[in-house]
Amino acid sequence: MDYQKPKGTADLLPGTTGLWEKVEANAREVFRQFGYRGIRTPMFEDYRVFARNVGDTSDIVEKEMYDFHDKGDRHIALRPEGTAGVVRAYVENKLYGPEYPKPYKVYYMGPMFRYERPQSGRQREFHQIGVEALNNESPQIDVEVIAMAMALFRKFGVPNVKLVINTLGDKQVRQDYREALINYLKPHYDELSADSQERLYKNPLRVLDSKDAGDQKLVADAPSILDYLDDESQAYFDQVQALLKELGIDYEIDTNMVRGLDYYNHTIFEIMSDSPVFGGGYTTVCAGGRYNGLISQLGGPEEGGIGFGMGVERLMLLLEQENPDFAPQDQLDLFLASADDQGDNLAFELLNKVRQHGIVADKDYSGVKVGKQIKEAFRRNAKYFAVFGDREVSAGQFQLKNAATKDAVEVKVADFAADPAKYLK
RNA sequence: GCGGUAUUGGUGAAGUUUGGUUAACACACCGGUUUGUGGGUCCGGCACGCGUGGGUUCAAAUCCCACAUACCGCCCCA
Repeated sequence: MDYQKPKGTADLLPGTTGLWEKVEANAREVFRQFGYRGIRTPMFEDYRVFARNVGDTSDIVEKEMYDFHDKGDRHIALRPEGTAGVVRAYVENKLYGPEYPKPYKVYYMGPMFRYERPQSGRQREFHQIGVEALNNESPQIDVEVIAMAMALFRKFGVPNVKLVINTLGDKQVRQDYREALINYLKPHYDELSADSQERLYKNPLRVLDSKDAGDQKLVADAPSILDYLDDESQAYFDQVQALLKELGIDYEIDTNMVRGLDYYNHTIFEIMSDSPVFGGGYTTVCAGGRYNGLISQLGGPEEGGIGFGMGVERLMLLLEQENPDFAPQDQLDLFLASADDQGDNLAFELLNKVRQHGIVADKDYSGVKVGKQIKEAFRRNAKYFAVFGDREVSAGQFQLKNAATKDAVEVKVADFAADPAKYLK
């Protein structure tokens, strides 16, 4: 093997791309219904777009950023997530201007990059389908975004997923809660796991979702962020919940749910699956939340936004396990075989004509024996096949055979070319 | 970034413990199975090489080292 793909990347080959394309097409359809339009931003940005806004102390920036200096000595980072770049584009193009809709709703799909150790469902180059609703602050939009994410999973035929929500409050709430948490955990410092001891001052909220059993026991009695919400944050969270109930969307509240990215506040949510493909426990397939303050941080107006990102690789794993029939089947309407050169020419011409009628058709190009060609028709999953040789050329008609029923009908070449769909039921 | 397991044809793999020269078996594929028609049967073909590079040895897929990649756990996360 002379060359192999870079660590943590994947080749998506025909056979799986059909499924990817169907997922993307379905997502676009749902997004369009909800009034979202596509946006395509660069796959790399100035390092600071992510570093400053995703959060200097987040792991994504500290160790997972796929960054480098280009030939002009610009510090470049491959985008680790979609939101920061979209918000940058939103601000740079002044899409907050009075002539644009508010909220400004966009969706994107494409590769993201994180420099980390690959595992199943976790790569260095991976794909996200995401949306952002920019320049608004309304529980209705929060719930619309959540409802849309849930609608996607329904569309994909994997409804057995769980919606988990939480609120992080505003800046002040987070600060108060952070302090309270540190004060609670400090006396137990020696009982904490080594990882959590480190987290305590850097990002105490992270202690909350530690996998260490001892940590979990301590955390169980820790103060909840819900007790530190101010009236406004509480009211907002209450409204979001009321609207979710109104739409009949089931959810759980997990007050220990946190975010690796610093820009989140108020509503955050995750859609999780406990499908066996992910091993034990729940794995997040879609994560989103509100980020008031991010737009102004990037130089735009003091307005909020909310969005989510869905991990496509994880979705694919889920889909293959939970709804394998979703994958489109490769199928031909018609496959043409030929017995000799005359017939082959006729088959080639006929192929061209039926394709113009929108028929999905192919022929043999190898010139192998007729029997082999017919086997190829089956291999290609053709609904119908036909053999062409000098007999068909001189008679001006041929046998059209149904692969499944083995029925054969004599058809005039000219009639077939005029309206092939009539014969390919 | 830390710890562990693995890597043998197109595919699934046996063989690695006990180094010894036909790398088993199966699937797929290719050719044939007598004139131009069905997924079948039967016959035949298909790794001069065991992730890459070194080393030990009379001899290495098998032992040792390094590197690469994949997977699992941690960190973290989509």
